[in-house]
Amino acid sequence: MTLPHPNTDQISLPIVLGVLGDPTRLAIVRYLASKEGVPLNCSRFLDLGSKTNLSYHLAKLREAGVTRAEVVGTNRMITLRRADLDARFPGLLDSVIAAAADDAALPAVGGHDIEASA
Amino acid sequence: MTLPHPNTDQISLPIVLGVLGDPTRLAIVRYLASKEGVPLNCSRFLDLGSKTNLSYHLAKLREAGVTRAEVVGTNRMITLRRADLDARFPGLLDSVIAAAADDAALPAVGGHDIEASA
DNA sequence: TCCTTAGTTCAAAAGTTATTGAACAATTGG
DNA sequence: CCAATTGTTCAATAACTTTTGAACTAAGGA
Repeated sequence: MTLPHPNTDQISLPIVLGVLGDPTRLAIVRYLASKEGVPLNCSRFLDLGSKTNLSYHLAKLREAGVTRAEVVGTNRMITLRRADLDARFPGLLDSVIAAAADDAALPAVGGHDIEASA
Repeated sequence: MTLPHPNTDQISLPIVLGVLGDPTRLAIVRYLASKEGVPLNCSRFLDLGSKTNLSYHLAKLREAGVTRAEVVGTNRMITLRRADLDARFPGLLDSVIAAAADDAALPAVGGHDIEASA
């Protein structure tokens, strides 16, 4: 029940760039970066598209090596593969995230934060 | 006889990333970076595809704001828009070029250097 | 067990991008 | 003017990508 991920040395520059060249996926990466450390499940991104469509985009990100998906019960916990990307393409992720942070044209992941239920 | 270019603030992150997510275009950018300052005409890239196909890829790069094409006689002199890209997306181009420099999977622009004819 | 929640898979449709060749335009040199 | 050089445009096709809905799987809770 583990999903396929490329290992670090298999991550390809054109594939990563191509995958990030999509507003939906860039919005996902931007949101993941803003919540770094916190593992988020897929339904967090439902603002960005249908369940099916997100499954598609999240698979693209995972197959490119940009994210990692860990199966936890019926959930897939999604994290950015920051260390791997930094090792393979130093500075790339940082500059992409910094640029994406200011990009008003990107769709936003809404703020239905459940956190702090105490 | 000037070709259309976006101005700096019109350059879009997802479009730039998408355009760079293609091995042919990444190879063009890598080569331009390696010859920075030297304006190169389109036929420099003929190793990477047919004349028509290069016209297509070079137009994509230009329309995305990655390159500038200046008309000089029957030539289009192509340069990287490094200052504009650095202003808009600090660090992005550097990290892409550094990563592309080591990428053996990218096609190469051959070495038919004419230079130093003196 | 049955129901719900979370997400995937499949096939179809729609849309986009890449590649090709033939025809075209513009400039330069003879 | 004529021919060569440089690159574009156009239309066709091929190849991919995105989006959709319906059907499905797998785990967890009542």
